[in-house]
Amino acid sequence: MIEQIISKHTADIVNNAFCLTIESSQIQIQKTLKDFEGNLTVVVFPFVKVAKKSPEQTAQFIGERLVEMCKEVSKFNVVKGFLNLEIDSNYYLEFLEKNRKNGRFGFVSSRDTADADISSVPNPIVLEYSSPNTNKPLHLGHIRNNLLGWSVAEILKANGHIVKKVNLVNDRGIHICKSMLAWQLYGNGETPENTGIKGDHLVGKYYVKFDQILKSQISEMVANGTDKEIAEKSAPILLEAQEMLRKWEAGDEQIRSLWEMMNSWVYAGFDETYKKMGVDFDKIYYESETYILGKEIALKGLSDNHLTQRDDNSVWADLTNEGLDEKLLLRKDGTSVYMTQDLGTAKLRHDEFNAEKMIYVVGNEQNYHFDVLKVVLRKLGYVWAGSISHLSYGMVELPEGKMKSREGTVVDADDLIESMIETAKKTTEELGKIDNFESEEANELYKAIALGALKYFILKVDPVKNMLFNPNESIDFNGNTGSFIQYTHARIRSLIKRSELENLDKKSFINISILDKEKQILMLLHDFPSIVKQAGDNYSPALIANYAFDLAKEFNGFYQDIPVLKEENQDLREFRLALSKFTADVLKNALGLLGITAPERM
RNA sequence: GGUUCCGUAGCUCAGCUGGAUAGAGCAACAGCCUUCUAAGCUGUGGGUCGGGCGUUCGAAUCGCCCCGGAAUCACCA
Repeated sequence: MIEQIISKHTADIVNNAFCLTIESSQIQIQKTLKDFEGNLTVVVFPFVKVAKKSPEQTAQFIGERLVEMCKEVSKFNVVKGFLNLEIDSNYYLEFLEKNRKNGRFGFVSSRDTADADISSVPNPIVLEYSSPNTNKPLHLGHIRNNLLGWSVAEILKANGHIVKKVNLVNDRGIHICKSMLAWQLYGNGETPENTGIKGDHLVGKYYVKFDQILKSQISEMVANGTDKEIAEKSAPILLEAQEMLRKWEAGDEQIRSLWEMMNSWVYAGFDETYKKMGVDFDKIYYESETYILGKEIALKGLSDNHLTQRDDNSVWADLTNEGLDEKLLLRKDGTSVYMTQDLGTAKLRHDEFNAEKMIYVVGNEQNYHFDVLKVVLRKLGYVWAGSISHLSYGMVELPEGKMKSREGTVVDADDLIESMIETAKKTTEELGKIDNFESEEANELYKAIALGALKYFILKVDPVKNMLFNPNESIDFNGNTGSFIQYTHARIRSLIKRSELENLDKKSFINISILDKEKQILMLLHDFPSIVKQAGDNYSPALIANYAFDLAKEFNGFYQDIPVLKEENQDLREFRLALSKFTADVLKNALGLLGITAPERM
């Protein structure tokens, strides 16, 4: 990497001249701002004091020596304490030579496990995402979760990790009983088959129905003089749902088979949505199978004196020394709570995969939960507690505020995807560029464009931030969008195809003089591996997304006016085609990390 | 009330391990379709980086204090 070469030389120069012991990693190097001449800039302010010279003189001094010592630096200029270096074109040309045939540029090469020592194979990273409830269909918030989870998994893989994607389905509890009960009472035997309604939507319909009935019962009770709070707790339909949950836990056969049937509808629906979004899992856990876990952990913690028991027999973790509150782990009747289950599933997962790291993609409303989870695990003596990280993401908000399922302001995932595809189709047809496509191919394209726009829209935003979605303004296909990057990629592919030079890769371009703008594109390409690394370290697909847009924009803006195919200098023409091809490959790789397909034509 | 997160152009967002004149897209305005593909390109206008104080040669970026907004503080999951 050019930055490392320069910082090493700079450190040598400075250390020799001023008797210092600066590490090369401490040298500040940045890209030169567009308005100045040069490609990279060394910030010399930090040495000014010891140099006992002005910033300009110090920079001049270092610059002169860098040009001498370092063949990659061809020229320099000084502005205040900024030493602007011009990097020799040959460096970038060589970089292009070396990498243009590497279809997986930016990705850590897959490990050769055949001859590798077994102990050198890394333990997997277990990444949990999605984790839906089975009582209603997925909405826009779930989309953010799913896309983030899937993309982060891809980014980690690109960085050489083995990743296991897991999903913990919340298939039991009062919420699904509500749907079951409402269906039992008002369903008239409706099924996905006889209604044509997608399974998760059908079950969701009865969840809404339950809520309506509950509300009307409550207001009726209040009208008859019952206190509102009491009514909310004792409405008949609610009591019935709670009774249903008790029966479920007791293993009542009828309830269990109803539960299985309705859950199976939901799973079929979810699978369809997952497939459409392009996400998948290596393993699915069901809470009905894991909700008992964790109890032994709590009991062991109690006997090891890490936990305390109160007079009513409930078991608590005292976290006040860690700045947190006390946390209940076992109720007085010995049953476990959410936290207890999560302790259990964490241990299960850690043991099962021998995980190096466990990442949970869960909304930021559970930040506190995960703080507690880690602290409790550490308190109980599990050294791997530190390997847990919570990939917390902000809510998707609507202009009116939070999405509320009860108020019907949720943006349904399936509806949104469908309408995106519809718009993509309409827009594409209007542009009329693909009239020669087979209908199958065209449909694939509409999907790729629609999903590309949606995924980019979601992923380009920093995960920690809440983001806004305005349903009235449909997601754009122009500007800073996935479609623009897809478009740029397709344009380049078409250019290459037109040139019929796909396989001309042996040529060396040394000694071609390249334009400054082309050098900027090369610098961006050059940065891709470190962007992938950074995105992995920060669990942030947003870094990749914004990078891909910058690259696409840079390329598109420049080559718009440069007739690549008409270039008369054959060497230059081939260089530009090679650069274009490399750019297309990197765009495709970047899009791939976001789960966005890069069509060859559009 | 305690804790955590967020606040950058009219709108949606980048930039944050301190560096030069804070950037994109949308929206507005003015141009550009014999070229690889106008889902595009070029240009113009638009900012007390929520406010204040501090650290520093230098602060959108770090620290403290305010002001706004969100989440959370359940024997719900």
